[in-house]
Amino acid sequence: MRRPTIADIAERVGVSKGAVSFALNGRPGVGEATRARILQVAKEMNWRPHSAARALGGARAEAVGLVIARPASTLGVEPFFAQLLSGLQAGLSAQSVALHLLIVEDVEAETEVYREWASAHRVDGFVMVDLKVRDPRIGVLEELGAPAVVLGGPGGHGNLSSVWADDREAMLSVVDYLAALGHRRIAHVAGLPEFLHTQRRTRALRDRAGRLDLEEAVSVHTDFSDSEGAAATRALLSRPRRPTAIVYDSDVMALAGLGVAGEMGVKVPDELSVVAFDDSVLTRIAHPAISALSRDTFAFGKQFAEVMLEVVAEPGLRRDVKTATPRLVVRESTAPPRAWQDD
Amino acid sequence: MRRPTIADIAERVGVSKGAVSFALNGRPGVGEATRARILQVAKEMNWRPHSAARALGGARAEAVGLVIARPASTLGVEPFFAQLLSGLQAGLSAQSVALHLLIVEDVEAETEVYREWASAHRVDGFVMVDLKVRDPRIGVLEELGAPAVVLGGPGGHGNLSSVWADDREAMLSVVDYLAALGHRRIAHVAGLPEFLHTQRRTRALRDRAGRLDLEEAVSVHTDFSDSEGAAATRALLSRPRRPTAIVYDSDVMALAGLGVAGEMGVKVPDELSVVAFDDSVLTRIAHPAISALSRDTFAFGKQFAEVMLEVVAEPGLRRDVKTATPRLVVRESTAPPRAWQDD
DNA sequence: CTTGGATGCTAAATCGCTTTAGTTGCCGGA
DNA sequence: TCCGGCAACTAAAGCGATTTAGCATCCAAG
Repeated sequence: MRRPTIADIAERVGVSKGAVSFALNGRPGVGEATRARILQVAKEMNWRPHSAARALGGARAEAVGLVIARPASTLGVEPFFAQLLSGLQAGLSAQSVALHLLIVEDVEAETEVYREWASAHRVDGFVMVDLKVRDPRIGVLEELGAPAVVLGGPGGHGNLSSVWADDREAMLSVVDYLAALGHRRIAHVAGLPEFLHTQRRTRALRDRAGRLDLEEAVSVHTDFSDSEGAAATRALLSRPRRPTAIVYDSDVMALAGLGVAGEMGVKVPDELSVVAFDDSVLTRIAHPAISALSRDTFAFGKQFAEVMLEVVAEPGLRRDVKTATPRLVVRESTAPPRAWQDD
Repeated sequence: MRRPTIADIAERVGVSKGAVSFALNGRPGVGEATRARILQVAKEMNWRPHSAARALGGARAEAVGLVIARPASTLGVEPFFAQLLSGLQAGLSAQSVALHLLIVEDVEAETEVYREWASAHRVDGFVMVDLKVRDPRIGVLEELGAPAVVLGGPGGHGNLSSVWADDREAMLSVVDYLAALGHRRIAHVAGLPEFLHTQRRTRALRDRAGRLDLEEAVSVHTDFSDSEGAAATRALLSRPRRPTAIVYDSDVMALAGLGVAGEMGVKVPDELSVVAFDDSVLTRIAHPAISALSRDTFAFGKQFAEVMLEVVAEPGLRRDVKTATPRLVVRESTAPPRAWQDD
């Protein structure tokens, strides 16, 4: 037996398709008695709307799109991302909005998918992550006119809405903390230089280091992987005058760095202090536990979802939401440098 | 300027819509010259297919559905799930198939979503996780006739395809290992009793314990959360004759159990051996590192995706794929029980 | 010189639903 | 009594593609 359509219902009840459509969508145009009868028959026949047919008419897709240009494996590896995703889902599913997810090779493919999904009205809006410096996706999303919310900012997201945390402020607090402990050679194992948040953090470190007149404050770039995090750590610790503190742009890299320090016989926190951007179970159970910039990532995702839903509900709305600045949670991986100058 | 449709292209080229459709889909019915002209104009006009319109005609949705009846937070907390999801994505995105994801309250809502998505042809197939004993979703998916692949088995998945690992075999290997170390009181902090894999593991433990004539082999049930895992551990360790080894049904719970043991002054592995089902970075960096049943979850997800794509490509196909049995990786959390009988 | 079958194309139906423009019938007010 | 207006409903036109039936045209075989 074929899927019932409104035509079937109409025939059975003895009214027109239009009447059935009105009744099923709770809009005026049918009498109460007829409406009740239609609803009952629809239920009996086990009718369900055909979203494609609706979409053709321009209705909501009840889904938002998330396209990610990263190796798939990072999704499972990065607690931050996993947490974010679950928060996002939590917020969206409260309104029964699905997440349409696709992983692609690069940013070009990503924008192409934006065009496809937008023009096919497959999703009601887009979630954009990994905001880059002069990000080409911004222009595309603006041009498409589809509701979109950018993770990252402030700035760099054109006319699109965005949700962000203050990376600069967070980095400053870490540098101040380390400087107060007596550190004067601080290194920063950063992410990809094209990421806006990497740039903001790098700048913040440099600015504050200048003001505090620190001896050294380098940022080295990685691809966020644990292997590059480890390699960067190895290189930093092999320097003749090695840093006494390293700030990592993710918990995964901090953990890798901790491992390298152990291998090289560099004691944490006595000879090296370690701080991680992004907090998670990883930093908590590491040994020693890693001091980290912490925020409620799940809540962050949820908040993001709420902004997304608002923007979808009211196209043209532009929101620019600053969320709580990550707060430094001090654990066992940070301490005053052992030797005051040389090691 | 409106989105161009094939009608626009047809008009511009001076042919019929049908010809345009043929040309764009690479099927016979148009001459080479015309085809080339049409493709060129389509490109110029920046045309893209409207998936909703295609879907109305019964075409592929290029997406598979995943509906999860769990609290959203577990997605971010369980490394297994995160890894699985990323593997799944990796496999699907290789064919540009998106994942349509929704979290719901309970299994009833889940089946309702199956009905909606299936009848609206929103997705080409379903991924079903968390297989339960006498799972009501199986019947629904069979009835809907939509391609579906079940994570879990063997058995319990009706006529649907499935991908699974041998939980029984895995549990047996753990029990054998612990017994060989000299353990005679083994506890099992299990998951929800309605999960099929929980049942299989529980049975395996009981069976082998009987054959090995162990003194004790209890399974206690939890909801997989770290808090219930901790509570269960506390209860087990408070018994007058407490177990000398505990097998946890997840890495998250094992980690929680490790914490409880520490609090209670029970030394691991001297006074208590700990084994985790599911391996991840958590078990590796825990202190002591936790012996765990390990498998490549990312690869598992990828394999799952491949089966899914096969089943979608050839409806009616039924695949029942057994993947590699998780192998016990011995780390620091297991050792012979310190005192031979009492502690 | 005719016939048959490709080939290249068009016109129109179809998918399931929404929406607009009518149409009918009834009621109340002048 | 007649008209205006409203409520209830119908018919039909899209929405953007696919697909089928059919129509010329042309070429080759008989």
